Amino acid sequence: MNNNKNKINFVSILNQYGLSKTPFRINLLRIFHESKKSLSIDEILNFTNQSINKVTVYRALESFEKKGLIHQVPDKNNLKRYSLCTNQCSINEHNHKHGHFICDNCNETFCLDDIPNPDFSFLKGFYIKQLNLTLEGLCQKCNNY
Amino acid sequence: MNNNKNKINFVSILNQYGLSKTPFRINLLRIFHESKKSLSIDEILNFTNQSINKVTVYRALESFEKKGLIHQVPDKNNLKRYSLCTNQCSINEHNHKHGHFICDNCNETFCLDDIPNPDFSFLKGFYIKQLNLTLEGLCQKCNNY
DNA sequence: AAATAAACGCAATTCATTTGCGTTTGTATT
DNA sequence: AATACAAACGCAAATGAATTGCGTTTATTT
Repeated sequence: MNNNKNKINFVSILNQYGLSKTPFRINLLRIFHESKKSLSIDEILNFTNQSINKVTVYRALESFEKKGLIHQVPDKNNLKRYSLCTNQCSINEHNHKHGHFICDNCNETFCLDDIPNPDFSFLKGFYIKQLNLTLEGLCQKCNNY
Repeated sequence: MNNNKNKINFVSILNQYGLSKTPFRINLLRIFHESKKSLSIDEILNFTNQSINKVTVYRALESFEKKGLIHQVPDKNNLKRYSLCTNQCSINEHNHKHGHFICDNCNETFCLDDIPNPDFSFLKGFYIKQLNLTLEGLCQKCNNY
């Protein structure tokens, strides 16, 4: 396939965002890029083969978020859960029209990249910074069996 | 005004939903109807003049939710937060095309009752049970000052 | 290579939520 | 209206995610 095209230089991304390049943080960014979905702390710990402290994960996520590399998304069980920022988000402002589908059965989360933009013109006077859309139900796999 | 029209019989509502009619639970239902917005546990405790234990609030909310009278909504700080159900929700199935606007500044949550339904026909094979849409930004009040 | 700042691990703390249990109150039945 | 049973309640304790403090290690800057 197009392996060349998919090679992402995680170190340079961390550089761009002014984040330090420790082994774990490089790995964390890779995990986000490879999983293509939102991640909870425990999911991250499962994806890494490094022996890493939970507190370190919390702090890494916090600094990634502050620099605009990831953003928090709602989680069904009120856990911390993050997604890669798709658009250019800055330290000062996150800007998302983000969608996720969560399967009630297998708990898998699917990113909906191109959700049709609903019309919110009726919200006069409101300033909309971020849109989070979460669908719940059954994914293709769990719906068919 | 139309005070007669607005008189709601909270006791009979609790009856309909098979919930017991203790002084606090009647009051809790009144608070939801009067506030017209989502409520956290602490907000509920502030609204009641009864001396009521926090655990009691948790358990009342739990049973209200199970019977389909209220539903949980996302909260910015990952606290438990509930709204009255608008549609007919049953014990077995909550059915919401629900929208909420959370203000980044004052943390107020606004229920968006009639959001235009986006087209998710591109999700072939997925069964959509619930749609949760959360907008973040600035509410009218905080946007104007 | 040395100096400084940031990241890390560990232990302890905080805080929302849950659970256990004895007591009180609401509900159904006679 | 009195009794019997189930549900709600209050209190104390337990749980579990997230946060904080601090000494040590690693990355960054000079």
